[in-house]
Amino acid sequence: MVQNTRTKCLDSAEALFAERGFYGVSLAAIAADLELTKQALLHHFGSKEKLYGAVLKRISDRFATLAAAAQTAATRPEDQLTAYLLQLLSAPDQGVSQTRLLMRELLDNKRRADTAGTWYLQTFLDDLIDRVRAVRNWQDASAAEVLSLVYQLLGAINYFQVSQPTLEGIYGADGYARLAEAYPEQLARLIRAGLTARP
Amino acid sequence: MVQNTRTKCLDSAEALFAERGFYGVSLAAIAADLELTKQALLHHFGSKEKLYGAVLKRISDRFATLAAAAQTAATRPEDQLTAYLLQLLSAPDQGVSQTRLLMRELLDNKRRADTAGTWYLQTFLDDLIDRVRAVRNWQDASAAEVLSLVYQLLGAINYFQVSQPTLEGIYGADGYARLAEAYPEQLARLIRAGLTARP
DNA sequence: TATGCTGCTTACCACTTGGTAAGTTGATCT
DNA sequence: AGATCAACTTACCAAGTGGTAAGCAGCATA
Repeated sequence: MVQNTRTKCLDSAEALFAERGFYGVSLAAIAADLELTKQALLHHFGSKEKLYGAVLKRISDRFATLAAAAQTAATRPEDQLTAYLLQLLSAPDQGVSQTRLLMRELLDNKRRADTAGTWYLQTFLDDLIDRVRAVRNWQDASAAEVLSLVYQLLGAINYFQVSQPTLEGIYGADGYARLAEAYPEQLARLIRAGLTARP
Repeated sequence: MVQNTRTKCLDSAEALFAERGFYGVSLAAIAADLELTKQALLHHFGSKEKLYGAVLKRISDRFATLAAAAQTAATRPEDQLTAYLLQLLSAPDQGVSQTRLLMRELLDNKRRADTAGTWYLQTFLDDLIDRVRAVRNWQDASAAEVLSLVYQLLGAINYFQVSQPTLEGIYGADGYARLAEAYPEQLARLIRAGLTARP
């Protein structure tokens, strides 16, 4: 298969899985989006599970390169961390839809625990832990304490990203726009406050 | 229908929807869990959507009573808020499974935006906003700033709750246990830090 | 010209899905 | 004793599910 076609398949699948979830999307629906037959998809990926796995794999790779690239920003480790997290929030690439898919995976992988869970999160978390540890007064905090902080900040980012439609529903499009504008600054404040409060 | 049977139906449905999502659970699966036929479920609730709606409604009510009951705790507003959020984290009732379901709803309600979104979150958020506003140096913060903080804290709580299986997969059962033990204290620190950092 | 490969398609298949229609059973009311 | 009603059940159904089998067009190699 030409790489281009494969990429198109993954794009469609990623978008649809993110929006409707694994069980909410049929192979036929993805194929229709691609203007192909579902058997073409099966021909390329073997099964629905494997297609989903390929989507997840690609996201995982994306995270890896993102983490590798994000070392050059600022000098002070706390500024580096803040910049990195804000970049995660403002989502340069597929961003939101990617976050939605990963949140779904987080909810579903109880059953598919064998494959996915560790995949992207493990290395990603480890990297973030290192960045927190690089901050002076966190150097000798316990593993659980550091991970707690990391997880709190990730939660603050991902939960907000994932809530966009709901928040727009509640506060209206412009209400959400104001919130989205205020959020990064507020997040930076929380990061600073969280890092300063020594464990 | 005896109230008891209805409750049992809602219990089963809630647990299964939380674990596998709306599209991941069939009426037959819920019925099997209840040792009934799926037609019994349809008889009681009319359709799968309505059953799901009833589950959501019950959760919404649960939140309402929880919020109403949580005024008596401490004297200082920041302590009240902290106690309330920690209670949310440690989840006395169905807790985690409930959070999972709501997280799923957050992801799905783009399409069912008409009904759900506003339901539980609207009043719940409004209540939390009031509690933050009760803290001295947040009284004249903008709506977006207050909501940002509220959402960050909710994210820190819910994202962690939802991640339990994944975290256990990565760090092992006892690794997760240590984390879960450290988390509330660390969350309290973050709340204090977040509230102290004035906008 | 034959061979084999990639990238599809049409034709099926067994199974599951949510939902309808028409009972059946047992308790309560009159 | 008869009627009514809620709480179910069995019997279906059309539509969709993921997946298999087989074939076909086009292109490259031998």
